[in-house]
Amino acid sequence: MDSPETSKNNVTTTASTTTAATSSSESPPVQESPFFRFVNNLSPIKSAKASHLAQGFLGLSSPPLVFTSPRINSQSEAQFLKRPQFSQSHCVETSQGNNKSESFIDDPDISNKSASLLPGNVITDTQKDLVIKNDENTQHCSSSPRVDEYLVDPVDVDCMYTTHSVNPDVKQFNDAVESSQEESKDVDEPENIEDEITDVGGLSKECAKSERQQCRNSFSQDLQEYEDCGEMGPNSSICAENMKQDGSELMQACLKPRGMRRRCLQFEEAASNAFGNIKSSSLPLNTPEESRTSSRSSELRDLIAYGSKPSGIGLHLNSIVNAMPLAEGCMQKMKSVSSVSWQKVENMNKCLISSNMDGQSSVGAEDERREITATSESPSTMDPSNYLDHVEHPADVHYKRKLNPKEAGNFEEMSQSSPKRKKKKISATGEDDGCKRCNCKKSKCLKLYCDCFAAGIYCAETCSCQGCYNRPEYEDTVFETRQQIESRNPLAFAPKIVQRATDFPLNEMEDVHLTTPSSARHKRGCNCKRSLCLKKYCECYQANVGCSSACRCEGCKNAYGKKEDYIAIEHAFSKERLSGRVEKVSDGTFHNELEMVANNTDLLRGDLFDLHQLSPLTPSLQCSDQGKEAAKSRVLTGNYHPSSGSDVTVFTPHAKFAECPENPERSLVLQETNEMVGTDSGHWQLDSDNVEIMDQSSPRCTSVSNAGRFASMSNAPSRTMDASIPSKTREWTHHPQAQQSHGSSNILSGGSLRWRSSPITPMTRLGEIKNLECNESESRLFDILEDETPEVLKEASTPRESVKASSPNQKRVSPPKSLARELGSSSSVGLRSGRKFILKAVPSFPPLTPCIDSKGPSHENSGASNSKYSKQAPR
DNA sequence: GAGTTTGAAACT
DNA sequence: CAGTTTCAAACTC
Repeated sequence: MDSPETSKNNVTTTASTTTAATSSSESPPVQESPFFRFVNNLSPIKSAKASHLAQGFLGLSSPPLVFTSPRINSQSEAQFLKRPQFSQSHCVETSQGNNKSESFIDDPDISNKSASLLPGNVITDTQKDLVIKNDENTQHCSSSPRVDEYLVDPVDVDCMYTTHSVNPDVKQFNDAVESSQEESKDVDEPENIEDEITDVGGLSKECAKSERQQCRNSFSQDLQEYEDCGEMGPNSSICAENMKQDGSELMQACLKPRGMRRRCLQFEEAASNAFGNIKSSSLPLNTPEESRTSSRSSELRDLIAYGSKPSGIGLHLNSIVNAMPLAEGCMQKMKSVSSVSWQKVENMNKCLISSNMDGQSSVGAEDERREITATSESPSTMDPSNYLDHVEHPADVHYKRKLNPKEAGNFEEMSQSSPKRKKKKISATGEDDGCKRCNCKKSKCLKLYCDCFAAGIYCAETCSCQGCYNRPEYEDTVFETRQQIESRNPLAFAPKIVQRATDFPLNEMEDVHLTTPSSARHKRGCNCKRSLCLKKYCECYQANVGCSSACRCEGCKNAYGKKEDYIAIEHAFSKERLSGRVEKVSDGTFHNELEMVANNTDLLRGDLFDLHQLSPLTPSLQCSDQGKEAAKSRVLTGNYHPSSGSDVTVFTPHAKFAECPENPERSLVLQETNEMVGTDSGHWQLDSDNVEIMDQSSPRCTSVSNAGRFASMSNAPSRTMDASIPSKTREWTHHPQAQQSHGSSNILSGGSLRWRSSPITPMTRLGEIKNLECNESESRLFDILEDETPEVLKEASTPRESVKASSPNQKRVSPPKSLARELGSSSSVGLRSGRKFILKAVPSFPPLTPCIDSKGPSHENSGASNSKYSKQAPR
């Protein structure tokens, strides 16, 4: 901190002088750096920004320092974790060191502020600079209307998150351009700024496109990754430029620090991202920085491992519900994703996380698709325009929010005062592209009343909440609150909709009734009395799932499945199962039974894929029947098309989860991460939970599931997660890791395979999925059972399966092994049965990628839901 | 946009 | 565990 001040002084004194000179004085190397050259070459617009940047720099040492010290990252990372949402605004400016000096003079106060804001961590000059810049940016924004400027479209914010992953560069450029133009005005005219911003943004966009594209081309995928981590981070811009020229560690460092995404209550994501980035970057920064990171970083990790995830990802209805519609998009995404690196996947996940709430960002979904595909191919391909549109400036929001917590009231006022932004893209439904918005007034967004909070995400600018504490600034408060709520109800943040193992084999389903309720069900069920489960008042209906026996609704007419029908089907199905070996299995979870059935029916082998494929479809089908979503889901499923097409449609309910909502990408991604992992992980969780914790109903499950999700998300990430994941997650990770790795591999696997595998995967665990993919032959199952599951899983799995993950209360009925033996074609089968069971559950197409993943949450939930099932399931 | 309805969440 | 209150979304006008 000290250094920054000094630097500020220097800067201020030298402000008149060229930045280069100042920088040189402080850090000669910087001047020489290619970065400066690049900056110099930049368009005139830069200058304006530069001035702007200068403000940011005021406190900071010369920009060149930044280049010099890679360490910055560490701190930035730490901050990062805590404050996912930094504004990206001034980053560009900072990158343009030349101009900066000039601007510094403008706001010495700001610099001071920024300095004050800086975390207590001691930072090298360069680091300080970076950090300070970031902070300054944020502060500036908060203090001034600038934030608005950066906010192109509140709605887009979500998209931006997604987009960020793809091309942060664009944002940066845009921001820079905008900032340059607007800088002079920003402070004085906050209100006007917004309007201007939009206009300016458009202009700047056009102007900057060429440059952006160029820059883009230069940027490596790494940048993208970084972007993912820090959508906002002003650093991002800097980093981007730096990356271009130097591609040096600095870039990486800068990138890392980027703030977490706005909404990442699920710190996991942010953390995962950060970690993932670190890995990907392979920069040395990672470990040391992490170690350095303040207690907060550790806290964040804890959060990540712990509660954040559980609550976060796909658990919530929001994500689930929304995810449904865009199955197609998800599919495509999945495909694209397959090609895309895991990092991209993570990005998507991040996006999803943010979008979980809504899952509706249809536009965003498409954009994301494009982005993904484009990114997979090459970042350069991306259209800057898209970026611009999507790119948000979370920083803006955060800036505002970064204001003192005490200022929450003000904060509220601000948020309210600027309804324009929020309203700009807010849909009538209150959902942005993909992200939900809340309108909390009394809960401070710290209760489950708040959709954002319930979804494990931070409130966004688009939210109309008052006195919101669900913001990165109040991370601690949020975390504490979450813990409290979880202490009351460990599953409070668990996905409300669980994909119960109930996925009935198609055959059986057919036998019973096409109307069979999808496997996906609301964990707690609804309690509707007047809405007849035909309105969104009904959580089941809202989630596009049918009512189940868990529901206490009156006069249920849920279009997605009536409670009565569900019960009837369930009953019939259970009978069939019971007739078979299933009874022996007493383990009990519905899943097990189903699996058992499947095994008996030979579905697993011959039709295994089909089943898997179908299974995912099946859930959606119901929906499809009644709703649009179902249709979409079908589309997705169509790819897989299991043996029985018709049936598929029937069963689809899961698809909803797995499927992407309108914003499939985000939601999907999230879901994928969650669910992919989740579905798999969900089962995993169950297994893992059972393994590690038989008892737990507790939060651990959620955390575990989450962790699993992450791991599954990406191969590399999985590793990162392991390392990065806090203790809690780690516990669970042990088992999952292998799985995770598998899962990731699956995801990465070729698109075609993926799809297939994906369907399988859902059923099976990630590892299993791999096997399946590798071995398409019937033997796959066996292989999977044996090969896939890590020993731990195998052992654990059998018992686990017996135990219902979701239901803490539930106890092991019997060891699965015995059952498996009985079942079986072979003893292996017995084990398999458990696994097989998993396979069934998998139905969602986890491999497919994000979309499929959506199911994951259901799976996770499944644990909880399982309990219900167990109750319901006749045995 | 304001007011009402609805049901989940929180509280007792 | 049940009843009541609080809350915010969904819905209606």
